[in-house]
Amino acid sequence: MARPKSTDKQVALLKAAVQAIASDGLGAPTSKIAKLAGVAEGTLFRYYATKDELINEVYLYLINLMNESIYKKSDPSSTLYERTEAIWNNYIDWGVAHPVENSAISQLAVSEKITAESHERVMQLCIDLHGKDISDLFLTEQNVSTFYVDAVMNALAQVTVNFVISHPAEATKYKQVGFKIMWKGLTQS
Amino acid sequence: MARPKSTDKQVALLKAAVQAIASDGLGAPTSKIAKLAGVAEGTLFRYYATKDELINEVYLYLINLMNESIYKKSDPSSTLYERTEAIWNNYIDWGVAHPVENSAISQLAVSEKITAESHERVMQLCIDLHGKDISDLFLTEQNVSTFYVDAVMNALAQVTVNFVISHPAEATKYKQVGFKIMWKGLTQS
DNA sequence: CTTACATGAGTGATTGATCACTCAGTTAAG
DNA sequence: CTTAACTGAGTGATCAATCACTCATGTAAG
Repeated sequence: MARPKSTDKQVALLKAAVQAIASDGLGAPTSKIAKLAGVAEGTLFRYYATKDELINEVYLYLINLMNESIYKKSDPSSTLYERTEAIWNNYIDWGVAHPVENSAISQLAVSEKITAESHERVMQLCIDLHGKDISDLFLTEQNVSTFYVDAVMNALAQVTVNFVISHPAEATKYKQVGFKIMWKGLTQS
Repeated sequence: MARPKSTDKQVALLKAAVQAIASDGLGAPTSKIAKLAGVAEGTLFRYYATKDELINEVYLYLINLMNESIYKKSDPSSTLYERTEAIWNNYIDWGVAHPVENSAISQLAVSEKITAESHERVMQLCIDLHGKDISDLFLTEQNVSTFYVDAVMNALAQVTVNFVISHPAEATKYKQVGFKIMWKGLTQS
């Protein structure tokens, strides 16, 4: 074997792309991404054959990163309400604490460069992580799709994150209000 | 006076930009927009000094267009529940019936090319149209911002539109489910 | 009314900048 | 040594924006 590829550089490129997308949108030039990662532009294309491939990898990377922070092992004696609220709070906190990553995710999620396969993988990951709770306990008698419920939760959380970022003084209040809206909306009355 | 500018062309450019953005994203070339509008590329820049200016005008145009369809005069004897449900259904129906416009709005809403002023104008428009209902009757005792409630409603409607577009067979069901989630979430329990 | 003139809308080839991606030469890990 | 990672100047394509020019329209002098 000759020189191996470096995981450090692979990750540095992902992180750099997140920064660049947050500040310049998806039009961020590969030259800038490479510079931020501390490698030559050519190296970028050794790790990711095309810019689109890089963008899709960035999307999956960010979703995984976020899910790791959101989904922590919970006290088995806790109620569903408590467990759901903990995940909700982790979600909002993560978004507020990582505005750059949050901005990048928002833009990637609606981009036409994200392939159907990437969307599929993200959906599957979310369902794997908290689909059981959702499908077992929310609206199941109405036979509502887990995908829909998950999308609703994400949308409400996203709105709350953006609101809290622009109104930091009322962060605690809107975190609570947002959770109550979600809970009341999604559970049986 | 010389030849006056044509409102027809101005509107044709806006409509063409919507098409182009829906199919190519915000990277849609001005040459394509001009071609779709049936004018020369140079003419585009007589009506809109820069591409960014055009993009902002497209955003305001779409929001106005959508609001016109959503907000129709309602029976004064109707209840708040009935009135709100009617607006909700109009919103979902409009999004489903206008997937191109809907796609363009989704992309424009998170673009960094939309100025703070444009966002401000859109918010103000929404508040002007249905802010009274919202602030008078939802969660007012908790002193929750009308902006937040409006953002929540928009997010829920957007999720529902996208879900209905990809699951047309269950359109009626998810329209109803979506409305119930919103109503239960936002009204006093 | 007629006609010369003034104005600015309309055009599309051109320009200069930028970008994604390549490749020949260089470096370093095994 | 061998081999593949690494580099960054180079390339061709693309794009936003410009510009010199045409022509439709409105104005006013005779």
